[in-house]
Amino acid sequence: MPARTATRLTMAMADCCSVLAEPITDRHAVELAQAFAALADPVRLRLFSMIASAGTACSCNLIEPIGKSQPTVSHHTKVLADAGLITGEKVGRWVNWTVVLGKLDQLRAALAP
Amino acid sequence: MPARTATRLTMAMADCCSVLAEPITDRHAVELAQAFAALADPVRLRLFSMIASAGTACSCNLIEPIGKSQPTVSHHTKVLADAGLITGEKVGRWVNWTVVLGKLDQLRAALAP
DNA sequence: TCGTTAGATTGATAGATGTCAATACTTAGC
DNA sequence: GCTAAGTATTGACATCTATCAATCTAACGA
Repeated sequence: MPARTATRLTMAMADCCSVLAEPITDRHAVELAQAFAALADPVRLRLFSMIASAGTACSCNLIEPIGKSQPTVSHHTKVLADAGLITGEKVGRWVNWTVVLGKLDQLRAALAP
Repeated sequence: MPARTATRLTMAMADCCSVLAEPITDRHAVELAQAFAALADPVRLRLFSMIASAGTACSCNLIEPIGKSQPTVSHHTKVLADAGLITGEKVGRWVNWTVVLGKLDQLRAALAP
């Protein structure tokens, strides 16, 4: 579902590696900031961590432990997905969320010395 | 100047490593989110990148290339410093900013598989 | 087909945030 | 002490965001 956005960010971000090496471009800064913004919320970080450690998870299993309303969880999964950090596969009535490891690699690379 | 804040966050964050391994605690999520929030702005990312690649930089050398007002730059350096990502040493009339590599290590570790 | 369930969308609201002008603070040099 | 220069702080404003109630959509089961 967030395939286009994730792909676009992925390709655009591939033109650089570490933020520490040289001053990043304005475009790169905007893209990286969007990715970090997705991780800049405690609820999203917990959702992300729950999905990652579970390997896969549907939204219905996240609502109760996260302690937020269903629309709020849906909003946060959308933000994470738009940032390319998770991807959702709809199977039947529910959505299986999984983390996108490649995106994490990019973020780690951006912070690498 | 931001020594207390940085140290507190550093110690509290040391009680965990990767977000992917197991569901993170609420406290850990709040701390990590604060750190990522500091990187979730294009202007701050560019400031951070400029300081890092220069090794050290004073605010006076950041204002013109970043294209923002002096109070805005001061605000952003404060946010980065409060997050423990940079540290400032006042020498004479100006402040020398440098990146805190240990903080970056923590963030990379949090995103490590 | 109908009721149920999982998820998304919309609308509204309170709070956070980025920005700048104006001002205050601090230090160096005279 | 006075003035100038580098930073920090305050106040104001516009924008963004997290949240929930209500509603809508889609898919399964009886």
